[in-house]
Amino acid sequence: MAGPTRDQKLETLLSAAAKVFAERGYHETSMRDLARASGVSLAGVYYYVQSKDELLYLIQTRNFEAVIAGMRRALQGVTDPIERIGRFIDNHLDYFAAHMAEMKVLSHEAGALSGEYLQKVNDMKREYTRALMDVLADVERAHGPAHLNRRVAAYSLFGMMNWIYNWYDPLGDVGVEMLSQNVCHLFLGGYVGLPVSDAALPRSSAG
Amino acid sequence: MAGPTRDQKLETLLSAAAKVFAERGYHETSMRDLARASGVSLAGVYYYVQSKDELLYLIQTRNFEAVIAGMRRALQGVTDPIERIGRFIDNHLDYFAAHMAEMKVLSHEAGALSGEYLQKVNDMKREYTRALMDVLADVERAHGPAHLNRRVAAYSLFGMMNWIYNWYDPLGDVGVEMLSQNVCHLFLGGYVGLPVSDAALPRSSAG
DNA sequence: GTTGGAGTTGAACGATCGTTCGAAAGCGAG
DNA sequence: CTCGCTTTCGAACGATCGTTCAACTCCAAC
Repeated sequence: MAGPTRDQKLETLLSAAAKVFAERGYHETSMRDLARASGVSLAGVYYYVQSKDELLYLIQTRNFEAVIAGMRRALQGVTDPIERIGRFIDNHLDYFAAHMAEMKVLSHEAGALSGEYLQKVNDMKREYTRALMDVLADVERAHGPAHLNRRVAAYSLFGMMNWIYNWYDPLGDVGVEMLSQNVCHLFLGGYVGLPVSDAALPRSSAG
Repeated sequence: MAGPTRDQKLETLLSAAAKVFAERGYHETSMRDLARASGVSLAGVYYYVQSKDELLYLIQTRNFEAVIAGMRRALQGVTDPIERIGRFIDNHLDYFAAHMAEMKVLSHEAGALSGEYLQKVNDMKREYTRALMDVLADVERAHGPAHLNRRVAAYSLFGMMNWIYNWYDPLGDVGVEMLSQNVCHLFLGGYVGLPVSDAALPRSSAG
């Protein structure tokens, strides 16, 4: 029965920090709050992390990396553009709903970083946005040019999906599957001007 | 040539504060920053405002009141449910684009208030959300039940519209009219399963 | 039993925070 | 000029912030 490794303790710290950041906000949260929430002393936090900034940076990048990796996995081998969009949305909302605190910190605390940290996160953001725009381009190639500006459509979709930390409760009466299906319907119905049959919508075959 | 009245100076202070809050964030901004940005001394700020909290509260309520008032004006006399939605979206985005800093503070700094201030703002939020939900109910009465959860649809629309402070530049190549039309298309096409003719979309007849 | 590194801590550092207050400055009315 | 009221300010308050550091405990290795 070996005790928790260093990485595991860091993970625990990040998890606790994400929860507090999500509740009180990054700048409103003190390192003393984090120490209390994670069960170590104030100085102890600095054994696992170099600074408060790095703490936020680690939360953002680790989860963003997971979202991007899941997206690649979900899109792999899928050729139908409509279904690719569905998978993209599905992956995003599934991960968001399963990691509400972390994703709220990623979405809401975007401007709290600076310097190299900010640059790295912005690079990931650019990559992820590019991926969605590429899928949208695929759709237009297959179904003819949309009567919507592609960039507006992309950021509108991100708006729908990233805004949910303001209202959505994964444990409420709206399940994640319903949420995802609704967002798919809403976006696809508006972007490709056709009513989308329910059968065309993917449901997470790969958990 | 009477000097600026007290209310005008308060308005100037609120405007400067909104700009700084939007750039640096509420908690990241110090009262000394605000004093510098608005051209008065640190103590001078407190002649116009009781606290930093009240400053944020005033920015949020004054602009939210303007949005709600504009919405009532835009919906007045309009009976077609589809056009009512268009007017709702139009009003929201027009005001947002014209007051980016203030609306970013309203959207992004929602959790920074507490106590009575928070309650008042939340009341307005509930009122505004209810107004949208009512319009959506009208649409369903006229066009049959949507295949979307009404609450999900409403918050998705709010997500699209309120997320724009993360990417939209009113002076860029996407004009406010185009933005508003695109969001209308996107939402209406997805909510009522029909392609929406461009003619059905309202363009701010009442400036 | 002794050594040495990993893990943890209490106490303190200087800096900055929101807010207060007494005094001074500006200024129309008498 | 002088009074009274509004407006402005420098200076300071206590509190809290992120961070540091020397000292301590713990435990496997020798």
